[in-house]
Amino acid sequence: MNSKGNFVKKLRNSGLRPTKQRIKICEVLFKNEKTFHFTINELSKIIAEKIEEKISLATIYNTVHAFKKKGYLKEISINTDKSYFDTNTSHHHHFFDNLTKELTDLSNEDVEKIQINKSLPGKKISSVEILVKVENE
Amino acid sequence: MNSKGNFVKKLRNSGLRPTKQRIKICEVLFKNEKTFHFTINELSKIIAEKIEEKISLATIYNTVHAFKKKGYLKEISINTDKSYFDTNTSHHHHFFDNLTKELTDLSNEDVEKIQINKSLPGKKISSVEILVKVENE
DNA sequence: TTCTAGTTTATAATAATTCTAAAAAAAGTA
DNA sequence: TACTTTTTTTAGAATTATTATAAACTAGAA
Ligand SMILES: [Mn+2]
Ligand SMILES: [Mn+2]
Ligand SMILES: [Zn+2]
Ligand SMILES: [Zn+2]
Repeated sequence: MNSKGNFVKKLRNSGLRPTKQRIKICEVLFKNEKTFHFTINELSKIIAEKIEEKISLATIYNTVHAFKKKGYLKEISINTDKSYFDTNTSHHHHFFDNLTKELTDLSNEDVEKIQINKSLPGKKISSVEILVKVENE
Repeated sequence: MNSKGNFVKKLRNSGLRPTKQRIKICEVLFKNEKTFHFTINELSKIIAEKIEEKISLATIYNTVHAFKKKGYLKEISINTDKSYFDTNTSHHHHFFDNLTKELTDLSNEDVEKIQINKSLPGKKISSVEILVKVENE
């Protein structure tokens, strides 16, 4: 279903040239329908394992940021030393386990509608995200 | 109101020795009742300006983290290159302007009650925070 | 005052991220 | 296709935030 042809289309549609490296990264990110969260370092390790050729770290950074800009990836707001990205680009929220550093999706439906009764002059809301930190019971 | 004697008490109460440096940092953080958000670098600049003596960056890091652990400061979850801290330790939420990098408080009362209808096995919720990203209208 | 554990400091180390400039690849053109 | 132009990749350097180290210093107790 998500094969090379689709990746090329996906890239073309968003004005990105379908280079060999970008297609490889697409394979890792989008091949299976299950979405996941990752840091750049984790992604780089997965790529190193799954793909025969190596892709430079700079390219991984560049590509991930390009995908983010195009809306193919989301960046998750957590205050840690590294950035977390998400292949689930739908609007949703997160659990974060500070112990295991694990992120878990919290779907939009699992949260009652959020109503913000304040606004900032001259500004409009671009996103509203909940981060639920969890700890061991 | 918030004078040296109080800082010493505050520090003592939380098992921290009232050293010269920590009291100076307290002055910057807690002297005026108005709370604010800061990065370590901003804090370090404020200290350099307001206080005659210089305090090493390591001490600032250590002290801020000690205060955080003791609950005198909160760390805000935003994915940027630096950590944001908050002298407002009450439960509240934030607006974040990605352009100006400015954080603004969103009080608990400004947000309708958040109801999470999902839980993770063996985990309990330790905090629920909303980050509202804003952009120019 | 003396002793000791806790603290500060300068500095080095680490680690995430970005920058750079040259080489390689892709696209465009004829 | 063959040539030109544009974009991308790459290795490595640079930058920046943060943490670790280890020696000098200090607060507080005895
Ligand atoms: Mn931290
Ligand atoms: Mn980033
Ligand atoms: Zn997610
Ligand atoms: Zn705040």
